[in-house]
Amino acid sequence: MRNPAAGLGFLRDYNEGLVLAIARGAAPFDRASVAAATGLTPQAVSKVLARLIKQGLIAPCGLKRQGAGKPATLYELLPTSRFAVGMHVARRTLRTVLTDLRGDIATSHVTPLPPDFTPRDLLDAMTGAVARLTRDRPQTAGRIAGVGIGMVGPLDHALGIVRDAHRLRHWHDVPLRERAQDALGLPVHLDKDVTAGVTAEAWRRGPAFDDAALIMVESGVGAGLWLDGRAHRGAHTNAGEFGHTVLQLDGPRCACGRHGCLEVLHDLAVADGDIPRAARILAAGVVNLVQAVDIGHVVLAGADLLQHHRTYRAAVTAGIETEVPRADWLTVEVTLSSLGADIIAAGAAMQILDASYGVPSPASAAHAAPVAQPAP
Amino acid sequence: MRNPAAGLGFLRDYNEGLVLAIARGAAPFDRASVAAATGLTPQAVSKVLARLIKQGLIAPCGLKRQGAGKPATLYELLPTSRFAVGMHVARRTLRTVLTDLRGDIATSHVTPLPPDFTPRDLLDAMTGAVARLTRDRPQTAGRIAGVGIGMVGPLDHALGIVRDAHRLRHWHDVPLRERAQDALGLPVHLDKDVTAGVTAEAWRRGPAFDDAALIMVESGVGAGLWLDGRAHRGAHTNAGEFGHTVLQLDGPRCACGRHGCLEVLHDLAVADGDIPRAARILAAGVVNLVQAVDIGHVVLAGADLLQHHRTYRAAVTAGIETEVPRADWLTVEVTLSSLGADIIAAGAAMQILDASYGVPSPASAAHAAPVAQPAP
DNA sequence: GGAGTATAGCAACGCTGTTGCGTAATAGAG
DNA sequence: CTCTATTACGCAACAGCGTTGCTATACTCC
Repeated sequence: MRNPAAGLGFLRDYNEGLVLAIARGAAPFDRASVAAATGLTPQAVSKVLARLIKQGLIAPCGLKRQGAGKPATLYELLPTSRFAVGMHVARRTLRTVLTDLRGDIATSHVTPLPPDFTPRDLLDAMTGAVARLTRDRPQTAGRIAGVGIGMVGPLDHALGIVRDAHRLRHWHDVPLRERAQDALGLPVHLDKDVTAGVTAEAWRRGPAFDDAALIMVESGVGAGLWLDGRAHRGAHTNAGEFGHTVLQLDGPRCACGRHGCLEVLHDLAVADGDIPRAARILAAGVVNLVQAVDIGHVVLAGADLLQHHRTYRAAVTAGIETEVPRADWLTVEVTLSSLGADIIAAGAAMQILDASYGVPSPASAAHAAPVAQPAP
Repeated sequence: MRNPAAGLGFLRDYNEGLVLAIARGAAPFDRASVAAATGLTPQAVSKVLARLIKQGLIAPCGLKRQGAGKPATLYELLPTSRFAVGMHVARRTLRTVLTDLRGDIATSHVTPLPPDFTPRDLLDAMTGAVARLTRDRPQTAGRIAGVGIGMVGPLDHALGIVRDAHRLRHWHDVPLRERAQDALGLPVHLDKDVTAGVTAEAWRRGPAFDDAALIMVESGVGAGLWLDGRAHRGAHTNAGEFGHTVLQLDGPRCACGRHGCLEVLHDLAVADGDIPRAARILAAGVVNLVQAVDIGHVVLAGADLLQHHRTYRAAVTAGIETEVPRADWLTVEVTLSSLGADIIAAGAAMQILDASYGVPSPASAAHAAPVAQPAP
């Protein structure tokens, strides 16, 4: 159903997500500030808070004295009331992280994958990783909301099918989400690595974080997009093939068939040992993206980039400052990924959190994942 | 307020928008099909339809016999129950169109603007155009939902301020929306021309139309983006500066300061009289956009493009078919603008319709424009 | 200790979509 | 023509959302 109707349940989930987003912020909060931020009446805030307390997601944590009158009750998120597992499927490794409700990483570890691994190999590694996790962390029992998987595309996020994982045989039209769901007994989300990565940034920055591009350089160049307050996946859930945008019409031929792709130019510069040139090429692509889509936040990530992060960051910042027509109202923030090598796996976990505890849209509410029951 | 709360009013408007979107489709419809398409219960559909009938937006139009049982009542949109005015502010002209609720153009005409016109000049032309419209079409009295204005950026859609209209003096930080609203006595929307244009396509194609790029070549090259079912304006409402994305890193210097922008390469080819080359350059940029953002529909528009529409369309189609890694699930539709030269003005009008009669999102519902009262 | 003030919650309410069920309108069988 | 099966559709009662009106509570200040 393309445009599902909204009922009272949507209202409840939406406003709960709104309040929970405020709770995810660093500081304890009181009812009045929630009412001011959301426009809900104080009475409605009370009801929402009562529901969240009942679910074990938040708890009172003190009083706030502010001159005359009864002191306001302060509330805080209980970050360990829910967890999510995130997995980053790379070419030779499976990285598994456990994050709490706030998006902080509780554990992170890497399992090797056999060369040219099959779906069966991957599922075995996944079940092993989850088994180890629940064994080492018994307090997560019954509190894991689901498992997110981030890997290279092309894949179909909506159907949970890997179309053709780049550079991997055995990976054509594999219904990975369904098979993982059966193997793990938990709700599973499947998404492109870069989209998962940008979700990590967005979830941690809170609901006011409206748009970002996660530029990732790691065996290929991709861009995860967060637009208008949600992940942008595109018409065929294939957005982010940023490395195969052309920067030099008469440039060298790329593996993808086009000439002068960002990726081929970038990789040639790297092969020459000329990292500054590689960085400038990437920067030119980022400026293109900023011009066409109007991005306010650029986040740099990926092993190959972070190795030379000063050079890349300087080049991107310089590119934006000198090449975008300047105006005081046109500001772009350039930062490094706050989670380093864990960002993809952590983002995959946060896609689970976002689906269950984020601010839903009417369309997403229809496919909402079932939520694990908390331990009583 | 960044993330406003949702109440019952949002629910009502959302579901009404959903049903109205079905009504906008060509054919008459019955209750059962609405229930199937939205997931609402038949009883809820009855209530929504009753509200829409009371507002004069739809009316029963017949019966549908289908074998046994009581025949179903058919309903249809009353296209002339509401109108919207759209204006396209170009460098020397003001184009004004009147559209009905379905998005069909009722009238269209062009007023010259003085060279290097001032805000006062423009407001005078606008009031004149609206006065002529209401005089010539008395049946629109009390049924005009508002006035949409599309013009070149940069401008701030949210604040309704023109930042710096390209190639126009007298246009720095002009609060055009507010001044037009005062002058015309109607709600006013201000947006970039390309964003207005893509809204025209989206409104006419219905709510299943999820994403599109309107590529416009007309004294500059821009792209209006419709992503995830709504207009994408970007972090600073400045998205669509597609003409200033670089396709040739060492190319000729562009007026914007960068080298090898799509626009400068394209315009040089046009100056050489080499339209096929110009079209191939544009196509390369479109493929970049498809790769990075994953667009499913490309719509070509703009006077300079439509003049050679066969060449441009062939080049863009060829570019997508040969340069995007092919797969049967990756399809991009390339079409010409269905409204020709009126597309920007018509789209500006449809932004008004979309705000009042479209499917709202919780965020947009908070700033919803006041709606003109229908004639009883 | 009393006055003033801000928080918090109970109870009633309005409005949404939902459910249960009765009524109307048709086609087809006898 | 009469009866039955079938489909459409609305009235009435209901559950659940945020809202409103009001009262109880707990603090500071005088």
